[in-house]
Amino acid sequence: MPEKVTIATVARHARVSRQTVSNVLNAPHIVRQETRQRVEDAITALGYRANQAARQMRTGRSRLIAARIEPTRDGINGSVLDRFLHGLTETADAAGYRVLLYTATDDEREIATYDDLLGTYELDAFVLVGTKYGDPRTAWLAEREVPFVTFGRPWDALDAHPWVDVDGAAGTAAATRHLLDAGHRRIAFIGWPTGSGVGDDRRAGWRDTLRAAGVDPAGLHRETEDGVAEGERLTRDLLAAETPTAVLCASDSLALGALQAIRDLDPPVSVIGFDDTPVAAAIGLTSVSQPLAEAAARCVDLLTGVLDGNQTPTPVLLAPSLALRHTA
Amino acid sequence: MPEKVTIATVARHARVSRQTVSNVLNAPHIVRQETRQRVEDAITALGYRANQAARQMRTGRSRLIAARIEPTRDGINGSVLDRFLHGLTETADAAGYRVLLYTATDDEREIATYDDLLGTYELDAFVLVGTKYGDPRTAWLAEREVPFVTFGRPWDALDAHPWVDVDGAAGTAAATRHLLDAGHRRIAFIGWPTGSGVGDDRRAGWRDTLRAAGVDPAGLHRETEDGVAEGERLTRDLLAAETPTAVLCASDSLALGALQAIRDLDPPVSVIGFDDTPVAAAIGLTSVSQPLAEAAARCVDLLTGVLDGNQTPTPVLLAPSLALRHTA
DNA sequence: TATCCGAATTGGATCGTTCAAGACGGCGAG
DNA sequence: CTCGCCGTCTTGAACGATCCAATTCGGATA
Repeated sequence: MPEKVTIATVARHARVSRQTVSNVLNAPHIVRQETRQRVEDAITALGYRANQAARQMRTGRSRLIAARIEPTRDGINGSVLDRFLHGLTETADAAGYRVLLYTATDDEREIATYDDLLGTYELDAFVLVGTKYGDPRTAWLAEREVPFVTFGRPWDALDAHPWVDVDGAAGTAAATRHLLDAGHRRIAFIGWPTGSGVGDDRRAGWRDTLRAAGVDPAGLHRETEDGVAEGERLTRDLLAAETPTAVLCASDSLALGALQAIRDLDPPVSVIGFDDTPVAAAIGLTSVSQPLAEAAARCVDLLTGVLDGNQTPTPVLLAPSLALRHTA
Repeated sequence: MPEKVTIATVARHARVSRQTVSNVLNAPHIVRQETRQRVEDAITALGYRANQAARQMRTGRSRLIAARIEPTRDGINGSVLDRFLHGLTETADAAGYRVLLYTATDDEREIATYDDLLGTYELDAFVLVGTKYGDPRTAWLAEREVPFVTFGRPWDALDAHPWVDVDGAAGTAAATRHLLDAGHRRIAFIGWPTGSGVGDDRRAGWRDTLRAAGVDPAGLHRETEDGVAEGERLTRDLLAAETPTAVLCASDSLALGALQAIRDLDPPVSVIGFDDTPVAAAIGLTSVSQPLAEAAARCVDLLTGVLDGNQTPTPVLLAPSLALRHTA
């Protein structure tokens, strides 16, 4: 049974005091080069690792950040969260942080979970995915001065807290331009009901780009809750009323429905989705792709900025790209 | 600024010693009813929560379990992990544990991560998703007597360690019976190359069921790496050589390819996939569905069995179900 | 040679909890 | 009446790290 290696073991082995070992770890510059080397050798020789619990008790910092894993609503869009979480775990790891998962069924329970996590584990920060108008969660966290970042901008006030987001309007704009370049004029849009920040943003990119190209978008859009069946229904509706030659959708779910509706049409109708989910890749659907790994990385950057330094972090807006496949 | 509430604060408030408060939390039966009530009232009145770091330092237990989040290989199958992780987080939470994420690109790095996590965070247990013949990870963990459970049985020796798995053979058998009942006789199977435990298991369920029904499976199967394109290629190959009336696949990816291949055929060819991914749900693909939430729950059960009690846990094999949609 | 200075190092206290051992009062048995 | 035991509660120590104040040491200066 190998005895547990503590900071005292290292100190004895390197013939210095505990404090010197601690300094090598936390403030290397104040230790003489030669001494530091001896300590570092001892650390590797013994395989010493600082006990996080003991460190946390003294410093009050856990090097733990929490992220929510959702109940896989749609599932198609669940993969966005999945990829984001993977990126988050990877980048956080590189920065010396670990990701702790939690779930909650509603805002109230989520806030109770924050309270619990902060009380028992002394979490350093939270990463929230998705925000809405008047989000009670961000208000709660901000009030208690708990560090957090959101993936998704705060739609109420852009300077409310640090955030990272993907420019949805730029994504739909790029998709619309791509269709315009291919000769399309009657480009329809299927999105979500007005009032969701994300949905309105994506619609705006399409609308503004059409207008800039001299095309009147009036009548060429429909709104609905997300879902494959809804996408199919509204596409049939659009086809009958407006004869579009291309359909741009606010999500891959909607686009999948659109594909069912335009199947076997001649001449073919182009379809573009949003999120570049595995489904899109699998069936060859052109889709707007979010740089999720980078978004996660920037979230970690912002958090470490708040936690380690004391700089005021500036929001990050990332540009999506268009994953071209054979539906457009 | 509300002062930090520690066990001493509670003790003072309830006019007992620290240890008595600790006993109320950890061994309520040795505290007199009246005293216990007074302490519990103080706890709720003050909003006390035990500091996990301090507790961990004394007991050596962190109430943290680690799970790996993978780099979303296929993406389609990534959603299986996603749903499993959600279930794990939820059940672990109910049992008083939290889930910590980690990633690793290969077995060696994964083992290094175990070492790191155990050294710095003193993790209580690991949950591994997927195992293979001669898995070095399980060997490493077992050697050091680190508690762990795998989702996926150990293909070398079934009693090597606690595990939870879904009976893949039962799933493909049910799918095959469903097709037989519908009048099909020439039921083909597209699976993975021999040698993977999971793949061989799923193939066996199909083969044995056909034989039991008096159908010779010879020639009716193909093997390939996973992927939509491969599924399409092999289905075309099968259609040309063997004229099957139904195709059963080892994954939804393969089934998606099969659907592309059989499109527009008359009479239609039935297709069934495996995993019941969101893609299957979205496009109406009949698929074998794994009870992921339950699998996660049973993993937590096994772990708490090992951690809290000292019972020897027995492996769990769960039955999948068939999600009937319109492709079969 | 004595004094001083700052860099480097040391020992002790501390974070919040649980463990080990002991104190206290009441009760039944000898 | 005294002893020992049991149930109940209290006290001091320990977990492993960091913070703080004090001390050592080498070298430069007076």
